[in-house]
Amino acid sequence: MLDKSYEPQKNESLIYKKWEENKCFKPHSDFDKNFAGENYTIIMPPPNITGQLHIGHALNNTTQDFLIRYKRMKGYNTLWIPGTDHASIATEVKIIEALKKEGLTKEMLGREKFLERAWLWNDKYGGRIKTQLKSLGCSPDWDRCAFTMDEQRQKSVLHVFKKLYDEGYIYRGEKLINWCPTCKTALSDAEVEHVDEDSSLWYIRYPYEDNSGYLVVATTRPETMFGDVCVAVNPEDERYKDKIGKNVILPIKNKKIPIIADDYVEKDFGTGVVKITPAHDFNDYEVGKRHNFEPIKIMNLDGSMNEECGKFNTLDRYECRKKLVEELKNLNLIEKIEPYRLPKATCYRCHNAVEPMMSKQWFMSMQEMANLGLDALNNGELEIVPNRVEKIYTHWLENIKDWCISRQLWWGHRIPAYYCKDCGNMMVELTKPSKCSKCASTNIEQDSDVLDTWFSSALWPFSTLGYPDDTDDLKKFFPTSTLVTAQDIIFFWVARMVMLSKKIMGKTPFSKVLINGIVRDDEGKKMSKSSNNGVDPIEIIEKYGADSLRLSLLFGNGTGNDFRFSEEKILEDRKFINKVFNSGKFLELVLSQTYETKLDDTKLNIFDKWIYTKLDETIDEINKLVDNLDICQAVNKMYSFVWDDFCNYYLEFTKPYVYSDNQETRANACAILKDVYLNILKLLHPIIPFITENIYSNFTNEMLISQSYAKSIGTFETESQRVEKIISLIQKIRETRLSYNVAPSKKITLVANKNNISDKSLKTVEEAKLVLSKMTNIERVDMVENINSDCIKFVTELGEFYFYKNEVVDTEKEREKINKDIEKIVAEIKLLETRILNPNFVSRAPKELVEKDKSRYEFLLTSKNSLEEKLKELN
RNA sequence: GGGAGAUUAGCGCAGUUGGUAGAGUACCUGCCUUACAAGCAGAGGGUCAUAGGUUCGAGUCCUAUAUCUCCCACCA
Repeated sequence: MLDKSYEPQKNESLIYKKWEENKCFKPHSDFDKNFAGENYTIIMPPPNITGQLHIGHALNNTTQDFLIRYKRMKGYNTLWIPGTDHASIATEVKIIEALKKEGLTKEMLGREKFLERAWLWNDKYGGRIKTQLKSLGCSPDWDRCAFTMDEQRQKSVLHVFKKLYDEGYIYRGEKLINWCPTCKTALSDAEVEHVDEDSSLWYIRYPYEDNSGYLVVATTRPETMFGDVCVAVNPEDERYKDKIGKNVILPIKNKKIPIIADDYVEKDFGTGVVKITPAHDFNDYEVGKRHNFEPIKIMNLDGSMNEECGKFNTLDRYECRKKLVEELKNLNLIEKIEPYRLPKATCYRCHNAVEPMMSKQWFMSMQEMANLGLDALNNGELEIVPNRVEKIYTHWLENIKDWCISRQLWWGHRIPAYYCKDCGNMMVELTKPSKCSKCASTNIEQDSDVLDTWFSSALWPFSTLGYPDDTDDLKKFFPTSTLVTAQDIIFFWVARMVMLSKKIMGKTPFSKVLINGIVRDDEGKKMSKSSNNGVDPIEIIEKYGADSLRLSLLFGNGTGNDFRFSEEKILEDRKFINKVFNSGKFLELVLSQTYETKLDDTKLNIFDKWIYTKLDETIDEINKLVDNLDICQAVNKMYSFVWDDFCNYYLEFTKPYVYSDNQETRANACAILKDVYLNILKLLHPIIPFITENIYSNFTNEMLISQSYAKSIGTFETESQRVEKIISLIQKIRETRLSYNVAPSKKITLVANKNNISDKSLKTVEEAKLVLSKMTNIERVDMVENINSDCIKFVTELGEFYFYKNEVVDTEKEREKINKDIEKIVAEIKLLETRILNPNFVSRAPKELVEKDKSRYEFLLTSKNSLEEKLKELN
């Protein structure tokens, strides 16, 4: 028995348990090695263990679950691999915050104890994420759940690192890198965010060596002048042409530095003179390299100045700036200070300023990798939906620089490089060497750095399948099929997965990438932890059920478009689920009033044939739409099929049969109704799995999740068209009744002219009699020889029909109505005339279209004539 | 500075090869008709941001402009 009303909270967790117990989420091939279905694999973007999932994750995972459930029912050998990400820097920041509340720092704890904390953190939050995914109804294979730091994934990381190191793609060197003085670690370019900030442009006088005046330098960072190695001008700049090669005196330091020429300098900006500080600016680094200057480091890793800065030593860089500018002013070396807005580089995790610093780090050489990534797209091995995102991907790869992969953090994959403390030899090995390969010393220490968290993420498509081991999963499920993810991690993650999969596995890791839009709150702001407008999916699920949330996320949201989340939308969409539930109640009711019989497809009436035709069309369209990853439209199709075709029409059509006095008719009609309804449950299962499973179990002993997808008996063109005509007749009768203000409860007579109606139409009306009386309150259909003025006429696609005037009356209303109708028709006629009277249209437009317009035109003309006649009669 | 997206009914949105503007919700009218008032049946409501262009025909293609949003970026 179904519940009295739809109560999601009652059943969802029980249903989920049942699925899990019956191993419904596992690929068929786990049970049947010879399973013939094509493989369909999705790897879940592993959520960070930093906290809990938000609505954006819910959207992302609902989309994946939709695809997996759909493909599973379509007979594919489906595998969805879940997992979580250790999120090195993000998690470490969180743990440090938590420690701070206890009055602790990570140094006080020490590396080992700190890592213990981190693992505890993972237990807590990783676990919570899994619970959330389960509440949402996600159906990944939990037995294959992966964590970027678990044993197998550590193994993958070690192997890839060593392989790339051995092949020369990974190297160690001292270069200018982005350094976060707050997190005290190196960052990759992708981890730096630019925020516009109000600052100043300082014009500083650098005296010429020969005391012949000043050269004025404009800078946004005066404090870096201690690291200046030269000043640069554009070689074409007439103002300074004769100064090139001369020297200026670097103020305060009183150091002689040369004036050089470099194309990099823009004549029109500032004074056209740039101070060059290679150790603390990326452009300057390049300029310095071109002109063979040794970078001079002037800052410590905590952002304070070093001994190069004389009395400013140990001052924080911003403090130093203040004092330095003061001093320069006193020395009359500041020409002017202009307000200036500049993009400030900040850390994507702690949001504090990032400093370019010279540092010894590990890098991955990216040029060749980037080409692999670009090839994947250009060869058609990879498609990104929506396509416009492909440009973002391409642009990034085309401008890529070597990837700084080492981080001065503790939580992460420790770099497998070992140093001999005696001879300084470096070894990269899978396990710690027992002695130095050069001097045989046993005094060996591992590199203390860990890898960028995105290094392990980049291996996800094959690490989750068991790489480097030669596993069955890897052979069977790699490359995967569809990746569903968000736009903001295209660089961090998607591009790197493509590159490394191609490099390591020789294949593009997935053929399609579906990019979800951003989830916004009901005011249109991006949902994020920092703006504190995030919504916990669990809260919504507890209130409205997981199905309601899922439907709301998938319904009415264009592919890749941003999505505005609101509880109101859930309330609106939830009505659909209620509708599905209630139609199930109806089926239950009628089944209880008859004996059960098998579906006999020789006993289909025209209405049955119509609904099967509609079902067939719907399934076909959904198929195409899902293949194009247009889930929004697919859900739309399901929605209107279920609500409009099935609930509004078919259920009414079939009522005379399921309530028939003839027991056999009843039983047959019920069998058909049941079949159609169960197909609807199959259709909807990927969107709203819980309720459909719940209802399905009420009617069968099987589990819906494991059924094959909806399938129609077939398409019945002629019958279907006849029913379409009946529907338009019904609409016309309803409309006409209403326009004459006939009370809905009043039974009236439908009249047709024997001499003026085709046999076909007559037959159709005959078949529709029962339905018409039920749906339009027509008591009987009169066939008359002659129509007199006691009747009012209306035109339908089945021909002309009439009502008896004395049953509907009210001439004034009628006149109004007719005039209005004529107005409408005339407007449409005019529109059509602009086409069919246009020789260009007739000659150039497709023939079918011209024909269609012409016949429509004829129809409108006769309709208009008959209305005008009627009007005359009234007058 | 560069790039992308958005602009369609009061509201939040859909509209995939150019062919008479769509659903939901709200509002209005009438119905508690034995699945469902979280419902049913109807009605109204749109120069598809603006200006040009291509075309027999443009919400859809092209070119500008405006407003909003996002991404990228080292002009010191």
